[in-house]
Amino acid sequence: MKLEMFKKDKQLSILPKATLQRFLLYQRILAEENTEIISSEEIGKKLHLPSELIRKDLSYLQYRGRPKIGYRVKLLLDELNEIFGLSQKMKVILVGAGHLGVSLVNYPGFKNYRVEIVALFDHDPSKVDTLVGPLVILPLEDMKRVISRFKVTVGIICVPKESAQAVAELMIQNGIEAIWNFAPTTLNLPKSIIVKNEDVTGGILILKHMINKGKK
Amino acid sequence: MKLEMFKKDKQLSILPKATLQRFLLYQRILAEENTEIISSEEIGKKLHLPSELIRKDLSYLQYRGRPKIGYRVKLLLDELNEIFGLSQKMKVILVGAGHLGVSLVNYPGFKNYRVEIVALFDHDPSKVDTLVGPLVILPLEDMKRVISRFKVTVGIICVPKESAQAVAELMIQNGIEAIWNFAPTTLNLPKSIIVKNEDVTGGILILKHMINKGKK
DNA sequence: TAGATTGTTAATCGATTAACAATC
DNA sequence: TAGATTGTTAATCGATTAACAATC
Repeated sequence: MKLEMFKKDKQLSILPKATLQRFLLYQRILAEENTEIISSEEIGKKLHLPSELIRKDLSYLQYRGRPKIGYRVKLLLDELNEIFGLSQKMKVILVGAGHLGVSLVNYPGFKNYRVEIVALFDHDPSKVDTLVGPLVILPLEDMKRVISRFKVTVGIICVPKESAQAVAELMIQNGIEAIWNFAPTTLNLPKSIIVKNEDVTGGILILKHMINKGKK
Repeated sequence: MKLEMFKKDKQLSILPKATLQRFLLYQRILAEENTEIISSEEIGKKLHLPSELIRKDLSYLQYRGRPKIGYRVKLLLDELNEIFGLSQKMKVILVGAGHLGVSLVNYPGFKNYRVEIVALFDHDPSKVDTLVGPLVILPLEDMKRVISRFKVTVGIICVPKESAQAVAELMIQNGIEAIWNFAPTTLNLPKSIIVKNEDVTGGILILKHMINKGKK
């Protein structure tokens, strides 16, 4: 009896990383779906994934599909949205007003994700006080004030790799608890800090490798 | 005898995906390393990975380290560079002159990767003929000419998801063989085309999930 | 009822970790 | 030689695929 409860508990809390990653894909296509019902076969077709895998993944959710019918798009989407915290607003700051930083500030999709970039910082005095979309670029000295004023918990790093570590440390000093890091470097931070690294440019090397391998 | 040869063959050709992904990280830190010798322990420290995993990964390479000594940085790096095709030039085109596209055009790291963006295209007539870094934005009609003129085999897609499929098809019609796709959508293309999807913005949802899970 | 689809359990495959032999 | 480090094989862990039962 005790053992079974433990097992159930475990099943609820353990979500395979690969599954979570695919949940992003499911969320994406379900958000665009305009039928009421969808089958695992249809989802698989859209994403080039086997339907068995879709069903296995979806079995980690509480909502169950109905045999012979399929899954109700809305209920599936609601639960995925909940997993990704789409019902809670999240305020973030961004450091580094280069092209990548600016492209993120202007990215319209964050609104749907309920992510709001409340301030944009840059080290370069010539950029400070200029406008990027709706934001004025601020100097790093203002970070502490902004973080406590807006209760920001997440920081985005879009600076060159040389300054990424220092920026991360500054963020943490000022109360940031999670970092979305676009600098191509491994940050050395306390284990309590959540870090998600986004390696944007390295992918072209994987592509180069795939091309060469294919040609052999 | 035959079986063993087959086995060896297999070992040479099969590189686990996870290992290839980490090879990117090894390449990155080795390129910045200025000592002559490095140990698996040191590599592991820099990347927060166990040294056993590093050694296992490196055992897929031809070059062997020396017990009690370590690995010669230069020889390791040479072989990783070879795997990622860093000795061959690759010409690519990019479609979509929004902020992300521009940030890629201006990214200085591609030079080291021996990747050259030879042309930048955009659908918007008001952008055509304007300058982005060293490039003039071209209309899509020029794509065919540019691809055959420069012998381009790779295309980068930085357009909104609505037009990504059409742009991909146009690229393929004009001779492109591999696509680096930054649009958050799954492209439907012939199996012969190599596609690498780069999901830049979805990562914030994974971060949101990690934050919520941690708080529970 | 028969057929279609979900959902679960078992089997397989792939990746990581552990143990330890090889060797400089 | 002793100690440190690589490299390989076996064990474990995690993810995917296969088989099939459940059910609408």
